[in-house]
This record gives sequence, structure tokens and C-alpha cells, in this order.
Amino acid sequence: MTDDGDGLPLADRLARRIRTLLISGELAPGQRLSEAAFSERFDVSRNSLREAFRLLTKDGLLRHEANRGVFVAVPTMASIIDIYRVRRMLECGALRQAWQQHPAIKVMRDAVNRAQRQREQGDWIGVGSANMTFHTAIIDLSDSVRLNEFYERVSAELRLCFGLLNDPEHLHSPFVDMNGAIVALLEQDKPHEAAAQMETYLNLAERTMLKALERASDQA
Amino acid sequence: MTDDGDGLPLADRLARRIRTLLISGELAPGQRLSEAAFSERFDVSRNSLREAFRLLTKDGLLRHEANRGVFVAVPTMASIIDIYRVRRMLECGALRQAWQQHPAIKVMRDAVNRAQRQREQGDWIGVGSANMTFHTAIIDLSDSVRLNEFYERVSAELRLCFGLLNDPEHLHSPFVDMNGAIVALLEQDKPHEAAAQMETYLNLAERTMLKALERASDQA
DNA sequence: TACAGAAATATTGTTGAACAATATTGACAT
DNA sequence: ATGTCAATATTGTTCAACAATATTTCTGTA
Repeated sequence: MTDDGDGLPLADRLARRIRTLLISGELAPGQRLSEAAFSERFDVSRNSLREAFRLLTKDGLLRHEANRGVFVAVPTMASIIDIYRVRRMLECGALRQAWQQHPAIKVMRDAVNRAQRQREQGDWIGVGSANMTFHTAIIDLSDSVRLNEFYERVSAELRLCFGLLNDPEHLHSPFVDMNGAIVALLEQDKPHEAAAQMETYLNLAERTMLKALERASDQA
Repeated sequence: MTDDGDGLPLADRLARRIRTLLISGELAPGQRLSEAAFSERFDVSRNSLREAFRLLTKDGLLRHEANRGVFVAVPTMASIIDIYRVRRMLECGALRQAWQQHPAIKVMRDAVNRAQRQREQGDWIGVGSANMTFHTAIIDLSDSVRLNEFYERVSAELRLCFGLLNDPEHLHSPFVDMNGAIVALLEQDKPHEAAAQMETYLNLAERTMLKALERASDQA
């Protein structure tokens, strides 16, 4: 698990480290990332750091302003709406054409069971992690490496938005049962119903997210 | 039209130039791209060039091998199957939820009409270009900047595959009428039928592509 | 001749310093 | 307080260097 990807180029490893900082909320949205400071911090040259910045900018996690530097991307209503549009397209699409015997369904089932156990124990971080596993497994149903990669990118962007939430522990919790219903529909070979249920789920989650952003902007 | 994006960073401009070379087939699949040769050719530093290479690698147009350099990506059956899986997900999904009054439908209609005219005149390049406009407009139906960007990336990868075809002029030609049928269904507010038709279209195109790749590998 | 191994060469991976161009800051005058 | 202009810091890009890894060339031996 401590795979620091030694074979990969330095820029890729750097990008991964910085991405971790971003989605863990250690770098706040809007914050400027000085080249000098970060190349010092990670003990790499400015050139290598700039390559990493460029990768993360392409992923939408950083924003680049000419001659002014890179900043942590600031979630907006527009970006949240767009991200959920992508999720509806990918997740509902993957579910609709899901084949009952697909191995990813077992992964989904396990994630739901784990989330339920962890919710009982009050392990909200565990619930969130299981929830993420669940949705990634849904994309796996489509058997496409490109869709998986794209979903991962958008997913990271969404986690950046999570940083705005004051009580993230309760964000995923209400959705555990909906996940259970969705995987149950798949197990009964009702993919269209599963997709419809997921659309409801995502619309609800989108509203929750937008409401949270609204509160966060009011505070500021 | 001659917007060379002077405001953008050098690496981005470079990436665009190289991308043009890639999709126009001037750089052959599998070919190695020497850092020294290309930094000389474009009159930029190796560092800037490496940034551009990294961007294109992330787009799937180049492949990076540690300590060996970057190579033009080589299309495989697996990549073609994957790309068409993405297209079915995105294009059929966009069509299925299309709203009859969406402005992109007019763009689709115009593209079809133009393609028909150009086909009569034997302008195969024009037909191909109009076809591309048509499919991009389909993605526009989903009103998502992220889906648009993703489609553009996958679309570039597909154009890399087109380079393998010996007679690309006849690839798009048979599909002009199918495009016409699809946009007609949208105009009649039958999005589900349009999506179904598109699925047929894409399955056919996928088989054509795979057959072409097979022939190309036989030759080699 | 064929071939294994070693030396020589070329290429990539990464760094550090340099300098121009642009942005930000601060001092000063009104 | 406000606007102007010099001083400073930051980014954009290049260049030269060197270690690490690949590739090629050379060489001696079976």
C-alpha cells in the first residue's frame, strides 16, 4: 500500500502527493501555490514542480493564471452542477446496461454491507470511503478504462468540494440505504430500475452539495 | 481562425501543435519522438517540450516509457473497443435526454445538410469534417463542459486510429444518411429512438474500424 | 562466422542558475 | 485617501550541467 510509484516520473509522483493534499483539504480553495515555496517543500526543482502543476491543472484541481501562478480551484455552483451532470451520465449509463453477473456487483454489495456496519459503529470516515468504493464499482460496470480514468478525475474534483462542508460525516450517511436498494435491484436483474433510483440519488446529493456551497459562501 | 493562443503557456501551445501533427497523421503510430529533435524543430527548450509531452501523454496520444522516451500511441483492438464504449455512453446518453428545443440540434441539422452537399461534390474531407461537427454537437446536448472536454480527448485518440485507414474518404460517407435520420428523430421529439439509432450507428462504425485495424496489422 | 561481454556513445531524468516579462508592493506627492 | 512611479518579487522560459539508464560499437573468443 506504500507504493510511492518509484518507476513513475517525478512529476507524476509529485502530482499524486499534491492531489492528496488537495482532496484532504490541507490546501484551501483559492489558495495560491507558490513555485518557490513548493519546490522547497518537496525538495524538487521548479521545473519538475511546474510539470506537476500542469498535470493537476488539466485535471481541474488547480487553476492557472498567466504570470500570476497557480491556485487551488474554487468550487462554484456551475462546477457542482456540471460534475453531477457527468455523474448522472456515467453512473446511470453504467447501471442501465449492467449485466447481472458482472463481478463489480459483488464489490458494490460488499461496499454496502461494510458501510452499514461502519455506520452502526459511527465510523463516518469508513462510511465515506465505502461509499466511494461503491460508486467506483458502478463505473467498473461499464468495463472502460477511459471512463474509469475520467470518473476518477471528476471524483477528485468533487472531493475538493467536500472540503467546504462543515459536517461531512453526515453527508454520506443517508445514502447508505439507497446504495443498498440500488445493488439489490441489480441483483434482481432490474438495471433500468437501478439507474432510475441512482438518478434520484444523484439529484438529491446534488441539491445537498449546492445547499452546502450556499451556506459556505454566506459565511464568507 | 489563426488563433495561436498567445495568452496560453508555451507548453499548451506546443501540445496543440503536436496534437495537430498527430491527428493529421504526420507522425506515425509507434514512432519515437526525440526530445532533442523536437525542441530543435519547434525552437523551444527541452523543459518546455517535456511539459507538452506530458500533457499529450495524459491525453492518451503519446505513450511514455521510462528512460526510453515518448512514442506515438499505437491503436489496438482494445483501445478501439474502449473508445466506442465511451462514445456509446456519451453520445447515446446525450441523445436520450435531449430537449427538442436545444440549440445544438440546429447545429446537427446544418452539419447533415452540409455533409450531403459535400458528398455530392465528392468533397470527402468536407464530409469528414461535417461528421465531426455533428458528433460534437451531440455531446453539446448534454450541456457539460467536462463531458465536452473528455469527448474531445477521446475524439483525438480516435482520429489517430483513422490514420491506419487506407481509404478514409469512404469511412464517413455511408453514415451521412444515418446522421440525417438521427437528427430527424430529435426534431420529432423522439430522443429515445434517436439514441437507439445512434447505438446501431456506433456498433457499425466500431466494426468498420476494427476490420480496418485488422487489415492494417495484416499488412504490417 | 557467430556471439557474449565490455567499452563508448547517446538519450532521458532532474537540477540549478540565469534573465526577460509581468505583477505586486511600497514610497511619495498631491 | 488617491494616483504615480520606482523597487521588489514572481512567473515564463532558456541553457548548461550531470547522473542514470539505453543503445550502439567494438572486441576477443569459441
